[in-house]
Amino acid sequence: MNVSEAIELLNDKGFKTTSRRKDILTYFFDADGYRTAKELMQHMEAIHEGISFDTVYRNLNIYHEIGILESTELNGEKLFRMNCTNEHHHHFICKECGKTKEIALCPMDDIKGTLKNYYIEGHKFEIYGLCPGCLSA
Amino acid sequence: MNVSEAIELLNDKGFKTTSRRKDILTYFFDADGYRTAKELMQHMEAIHEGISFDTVYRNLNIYHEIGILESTELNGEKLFRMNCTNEHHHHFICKECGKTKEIALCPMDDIKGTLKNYYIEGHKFEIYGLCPGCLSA
DNA sequence: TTACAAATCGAAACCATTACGATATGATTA
DNA sequence: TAATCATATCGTAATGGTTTCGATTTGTAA
Repeated sequence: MNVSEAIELLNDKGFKTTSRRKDILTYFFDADGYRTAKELMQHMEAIHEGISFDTVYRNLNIYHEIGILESTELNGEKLFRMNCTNEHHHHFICKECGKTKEIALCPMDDIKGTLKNYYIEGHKFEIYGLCPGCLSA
Repeated sequence: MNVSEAIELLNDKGFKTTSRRKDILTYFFDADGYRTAKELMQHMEAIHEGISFDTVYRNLNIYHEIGILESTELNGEKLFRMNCTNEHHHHFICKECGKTKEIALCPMDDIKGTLKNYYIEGHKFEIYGLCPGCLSA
């Protein structure tokens, strides 16, 4: 998803377009990987002096709710990235730079049969490590 | 792992055996599934009036470090359970009662080939939902 | 350009977890 | 068994990430 698609979705849902919202979207579009609220906050403080936690966290949650961002949780901290918008898939996540690599294979396909009588609400499959770039650096 | 095996391991590592430590182990042995620090705290307060956060969290971390407990993270909270001590495997986790079902299949076996040049540090695969017991209740 | 709902600010509150000085206790040794 | 001492625990304060709130500002529809 790119920035203008995200703004369009934001408007469709009845949210206003503000400079802070645009800058948050641009940040994640450029990031191309997972980022923490803290990292976003630091970036935003540089261009909007005095920006509040409220603004950052509220917008992260809105973006996640309406599908602009996807999120995961690592070491007690939430991470966000632009939504991939394509087929169901999983991610390798670089612990150094946050960049991701899509994993097309979903283990659920092979497992559903072994969970008869269970209600499956969701699943999480993620691989952590270092990407080739960070590995050579 | 049962309580006496856990106590033996604790002693081998040079830790002392206290009534609190034994009661924590018994709690997890009986629980047969994931529990939060809060749930443990509530249980412990009933049998050791005035028990401190320090005691609960410190022992959870010690138990996790030496492999008595395994842990995961859900909604910003850590969950702990007795270590299964057998082959590498994953879990279905019941969101209602915390009970788990082992999933023998590990998706990493099929995926390692697609991550040449990546350093793989770890992975997480978990399935969430309701177990048959909670489903019928 | 007005009007008003929605967004933002600044700061406090919240929740899970960690840390710390003082005291108590398990286990080793005499 | 009693003395010793490192370790465990208590009571409480601090921390880190996140959420919430009243007051003010700002998009946007009329």
